[in-house]
Amino acid sequence: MDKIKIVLADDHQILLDGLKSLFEKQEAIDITGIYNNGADLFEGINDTMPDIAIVDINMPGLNGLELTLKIKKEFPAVKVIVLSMFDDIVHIMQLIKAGASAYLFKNISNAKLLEAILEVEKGNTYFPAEVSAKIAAFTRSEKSKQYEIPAPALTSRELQILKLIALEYSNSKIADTLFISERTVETHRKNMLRKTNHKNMVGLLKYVFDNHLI
Amino acid sequence: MDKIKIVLADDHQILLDGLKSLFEKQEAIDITGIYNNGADLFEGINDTMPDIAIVDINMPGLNGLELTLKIKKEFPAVKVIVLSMFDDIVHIMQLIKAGASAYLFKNISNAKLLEAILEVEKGNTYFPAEVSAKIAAFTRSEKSKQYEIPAPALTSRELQILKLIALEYSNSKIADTLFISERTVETHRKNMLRKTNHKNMVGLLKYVFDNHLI
DNA sequence: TAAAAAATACCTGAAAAATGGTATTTTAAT
DNA sequence: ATTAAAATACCATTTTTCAGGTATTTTTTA
Repeated sequence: MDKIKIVLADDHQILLDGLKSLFEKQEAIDITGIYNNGADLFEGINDTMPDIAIVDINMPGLNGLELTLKIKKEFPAVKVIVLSMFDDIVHIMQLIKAGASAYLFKNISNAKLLEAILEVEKGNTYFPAEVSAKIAAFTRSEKSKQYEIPAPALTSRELQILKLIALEYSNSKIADTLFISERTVETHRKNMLRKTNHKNMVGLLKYVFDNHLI
Repeated sequence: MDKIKIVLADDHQILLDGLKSLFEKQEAIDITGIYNNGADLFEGINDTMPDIAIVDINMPGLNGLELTLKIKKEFPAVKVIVLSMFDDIVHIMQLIKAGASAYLFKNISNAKLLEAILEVEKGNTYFPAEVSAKIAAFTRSEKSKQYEIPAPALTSRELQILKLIALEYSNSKIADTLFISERTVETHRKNMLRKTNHKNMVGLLKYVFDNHLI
């Protein structure tokens, strides 16, 4: 049987070392590339020819989501396992949609990580209980509440205004800053609250921070 | 020469593995304990008799700050090296005040980690450039702006109310929830804004989220 | 080149939050 | 036992935000 060829990308050196020493003990696994960022992994992919790419979600430059999208577009046969420190549904859904085969938290045990690799290698997906629970809860709430916020759906102009609001700018100050009318700012505010189903900016900002959207 | 005795606490198994394999290669270092949380490390400290404790800042139960405070109170000879994913000044200052000898980000290289261990073992402190820069910038801004917010200084009651505000509770609803008067809620709000120097709750909440205070 | 989406702008009234006070009681620390 | 800090409460005024519209222009996408 061929060994499972794996490439790694993570900007945490210690964590890479941990993975390396774990996989070196495994007969069935062959590490063909280790990188500190997503761009390098992607560039090397023609040489490393991996079966599986294990990628951090939070890397400088090309991050885990962008990397996954590029990999699945150019090399759809390469499976992607995401290692994440974020447990929010927005990230989870984004990566699943991007084509990740597994979404694991970094506090996963070695045994489960190997389990995930074997599952993914077979062509299956692997989502630990915590992640499945989040997905299930999200699906339920979406159905029952008629929500439609998988994508945060904020436009770039809205995000721009949101950032100023977060900096404690009043509507009139925002209007002055962006050279638009105060009425327009009010409208953007209103639209953001409506489309994200929030009562006020404090709640919206919390949502945005919780989901690392800014 | 005696080996440097080190204990580790981190809830990320992969990272622990990385540290373990790194230290096992080092002649001068002896790992006397590995734990997945702070409480276990503290309990074992009489048996492990470490020179240095390397602790994660973000652990379930007893977190890095609490652990550091307890260690420095009960076993002041034990040096603490903090491994953190947070680069905010509030955490840095808190840990320094708690008596940590080094504050390192998790993307540190192996070489620098070993460097830090040797420095700390000698009784010195070790703060990488990024951290020093933050401390310096903070010190400067503090002096120039007459600010006095090193400690966020929010009381537990205030934090409790802040969390409800973040959940979009109105003052009257908070009052009902906590069985206090709406006036009291207003006062708490006012006090929080005053002591943190913010214009409104959106700004305060941003500060709180940025600094992982909730 | 239509059609859809985003950005612009105005209005009114209601609700909520912020400002700037004062003041008492309770709890924690010295 | 005293002090200091925290939690409680009230009030009047101003400012800001929210909710509910409608409507035009610009930009993007199919």
